[in-house]
Amino acid sequence: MTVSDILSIGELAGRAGCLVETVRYYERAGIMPSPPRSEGGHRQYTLEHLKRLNFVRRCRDLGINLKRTRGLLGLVDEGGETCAQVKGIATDHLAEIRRKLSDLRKMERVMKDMVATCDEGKIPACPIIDALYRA
Amino acid sequence: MTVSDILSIGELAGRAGCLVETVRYYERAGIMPSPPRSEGGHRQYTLEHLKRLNFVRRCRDLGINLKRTRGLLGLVDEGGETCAQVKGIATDHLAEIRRKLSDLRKMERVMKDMVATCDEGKIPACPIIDALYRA
DNA sequence: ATAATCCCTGTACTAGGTACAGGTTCAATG
DNA sequence: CATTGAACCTGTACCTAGTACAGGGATTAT
Repeated sequence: MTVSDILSIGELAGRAGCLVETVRYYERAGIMPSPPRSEGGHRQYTLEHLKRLNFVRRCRDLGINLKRTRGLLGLVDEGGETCAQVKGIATDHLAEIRRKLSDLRKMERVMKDMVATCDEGKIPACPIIDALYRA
Repeated sequence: MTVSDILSIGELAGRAGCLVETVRYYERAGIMPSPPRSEGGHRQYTLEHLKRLNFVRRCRDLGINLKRTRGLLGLVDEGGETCAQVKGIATDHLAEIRRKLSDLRKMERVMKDMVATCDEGKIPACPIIDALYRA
């Protein structure tokens, strides 16, 4: 950033806490727009781009995948009264989170039991291996 | 399986509940051994292979990645009194599961709040987009 | 003997990036 | 104004854990 609010890709990435390569990847993936270029071909971003990139990263932190994020951005881009649609996407995502939570809780129980059963090699057969290796 | 207990790759995969391609992938990935071949070049498996494949699949179901599974198999292959090591790997994995659980619980809370705040388009600005799109 | 099914290798593809190589441009210093 | 070093460019390969072909050979059942 020299004079106005033009950001280089490095500054943009730095402010959003990701790598430069990731920003270029998002552009290829159609999730960030192709920004205008300088005479020499360098990408020129604005604070609007930063907002969008932050949005993408925040979605990512919440485990929303790129396809779904693209869906949300599509709604943002169009503007208008699509709040119900946004809520729909968020609700779907919440259901997915809950499915994953339930799976992980089951796994936790199994692993916990296995670890508890194992008494560290005083018996020849390892109960963990045993539990998993049954034909 | 014709006469003895030789299994074709299709039978092996079928019994373990995975695809033939996945078995070949495990071989390339060094997690399943290269079995003997028939004169015509077809892979010939035994029930020992099936046990191992089931082990790999069960690890997978528990979210243990291939690298860690390879680690466990290494201990199995060597045999001996490595129960403490197995317990170590399992304990590490349990810690990882718990980290993921905690992250997911946080996400659940955020998504739940967002969905609850959204009242389906009666106000112009969508609170979900808003929550994520702040610069 | 022949047809249907299975198996073989090799390659390309998926998601969500990361990591270069080899070359150009920008900004700051002398 | 020239130079230097950092940052940028494109293009490609790599990662995990598989999946999905294509084109051709093997096996099995009838």
